[in-house]
Amino acid sequence: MTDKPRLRFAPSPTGYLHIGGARTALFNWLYARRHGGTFILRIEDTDKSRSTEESVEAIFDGMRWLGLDWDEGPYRQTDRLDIYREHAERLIEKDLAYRCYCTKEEIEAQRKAQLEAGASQFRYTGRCRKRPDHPDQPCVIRVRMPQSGETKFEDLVKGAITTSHETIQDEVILRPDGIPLYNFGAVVDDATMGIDIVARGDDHVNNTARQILIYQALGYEPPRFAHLPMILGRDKQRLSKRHGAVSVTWYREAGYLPHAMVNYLVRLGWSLDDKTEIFSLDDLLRDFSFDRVGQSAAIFDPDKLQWINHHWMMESSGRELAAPLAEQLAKLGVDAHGDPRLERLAELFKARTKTLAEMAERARVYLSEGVGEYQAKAKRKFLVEASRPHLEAIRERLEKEPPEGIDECGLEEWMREYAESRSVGLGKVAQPLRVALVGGTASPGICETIALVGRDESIRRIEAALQVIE
RNA sequence: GGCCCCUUCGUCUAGUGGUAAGGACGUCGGCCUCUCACGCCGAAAACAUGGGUUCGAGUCCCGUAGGGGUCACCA
Repeated sequence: MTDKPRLRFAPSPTGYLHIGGARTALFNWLYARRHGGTFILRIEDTDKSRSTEESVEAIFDGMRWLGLDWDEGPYRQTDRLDIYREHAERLIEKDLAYRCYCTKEEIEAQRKAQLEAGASQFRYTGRCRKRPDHPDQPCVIRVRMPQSGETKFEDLVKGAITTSHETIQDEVILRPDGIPLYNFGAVVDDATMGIDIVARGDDHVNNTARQILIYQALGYEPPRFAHLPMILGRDKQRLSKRHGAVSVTWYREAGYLPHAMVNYLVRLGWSLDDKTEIFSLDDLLRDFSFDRVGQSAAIFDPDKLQWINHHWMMESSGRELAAPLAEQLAKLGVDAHGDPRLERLAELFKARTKTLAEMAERARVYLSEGVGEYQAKAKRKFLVEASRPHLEAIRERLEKEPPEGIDECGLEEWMREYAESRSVGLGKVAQPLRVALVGGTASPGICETIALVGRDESIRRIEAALQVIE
C-alpha cells in the first residue's frame, strides 16, 4: 500500500442506508481522511430486481447528512459491464475460467443428489470443466478454483483467517446476461479502482478467500481486508428493520445531530482507550485506526445514542440549534422559522431533552396561544384558591413591566422578596405560576419562563388560570 | 449440519502473564434546587465453562457450551 490509501464504500441500493452500512462507510471514510487517502463510493446495483433509484438517493442523503463526502464516484457496476466481461474473457483464455452450460434445473438436481448422498454442503460437480464450448448456447462463466489446499490472509481487525479450498467451489462469476456476480464484480472493481484496504461487514469473511483466489487468477495483488463486526439488536440477532429504527434517515427525522450519530457509531466497535467516549470529528481524524476495532459483535443501544446526542446538543449553541429546532416544530405544525425566540428556547431546553424532536414538543407550548390542556394532577394541586393571591400579585407586577424585554433578574428579586413577605417558600409562588404559564409542573426557571412566554401572553395565561380556579 | 468468526458488569468497552479488573450508558441512592433538567457525589453490577501451560492466568493452548456469520446464476 502506498502512503495515500484508497478505500471505498460499496453498498447495494436495496433499501435505506442503515446503521451498519453507515458505520462501514464511516470507518472507511475516517481511515481514508486520516491518511490523506481517497474515499470512493461505488453502487453495487447488479441485482436489478432489488436495486432501486430511491435507495441510491437514500444512500446519498444519508451519507451527506453524516458528512461522509466521497472523492470518486459514485461508480455504478451496471455502467461497467464491459470491464467484467473483458476480465472474464481473460480468465477463459488462460483456462482459469470456463463456460458452464448446466441449467439451473440441472444444478438443482445435482445439489439435491449431493445432499441426499449425505454431503454437508453442495459443491458444483465440475461437469463443464472439460466440456467443449458452444458459443451460441447460453451459459454462465465459472472460475476454476483449486480443489485442495487453503488460503490464508491477515485481517486487519480479526487477525489470521484460514479457509480450506475444500469449502470453495467453482463460482459463477458472470451470468448469461453479462451481469457479474458479487465476488467477481467486487474483485474486478476493487482491483481496477486501486483499492488498498477493503473494510466491510464481517458477514463477508467467508467470501474473502474466494476473492483472493480471483485476484490471483486475474494477476492482481489482493488488497488488505478489515472485517468489521456486526451490529446486533437487543435480542442479539443481526440488526434489521424488525428491531425498529435502523435507517440513518430515521435518526435525522427523530432529531439526532449527525455528529452525535457519528460519535455513537464509531464507539460501536471502536475505542481509543479506557475512558474516552466523546469524540469530535477532529479527534477521530487524528485517532482512528483499524487495529483498535474490536472483534466481537455489538448490540445497538439507543439509550447511549441518546446520551451522546444530548451531549452534543449541550455542546451546541442555541443559535446552532435554532434552525433544526424549527424543522422539528414544523413537523408538529408549528411554523416558527425565523422566530427570535428559537435560540433562547434551544438554549434552555438543550439540557432538558435528548433529541431535537423532544425539544420541539417541549417548546411548542411557549410558541402557542394559551396552554391548551392543563396536566390534571398539576391543575388539581396548584390551581387552587391558595394560589390566587400570588397569581394576582404577579399579574399586577407584570403589568408594570415593559412589554418587551422583561428584566429577569429584577423580576426574580421581586418574586423572592414577595415570597418572603408572605412567609412562604418560593415554590409556593412559582409552581402555581408555572402551571398557569405552561400547563404543567416542569419548565425552565420561572422567570426565564415568563420572559420566554412574554409579558402579554403571560398575563393572559395567568388570567386564564385564575378563571380555572373559580 | 459443514466451514469461518466471536465470548470482561444488563449494554458499549479498557485490559496485550503479576491490576483492588478501569471508564461510559442505563439502574438505584444522595447533594444542589422555585419545578424539570443539567451538574456533582456514591452504590450495586463482569472475566461463559472444564482442563492444561506457568511461580503466577481475563490475558497463552485444548475441549465444551453459547452467540453470530456463511454455505445462490443475492450482495
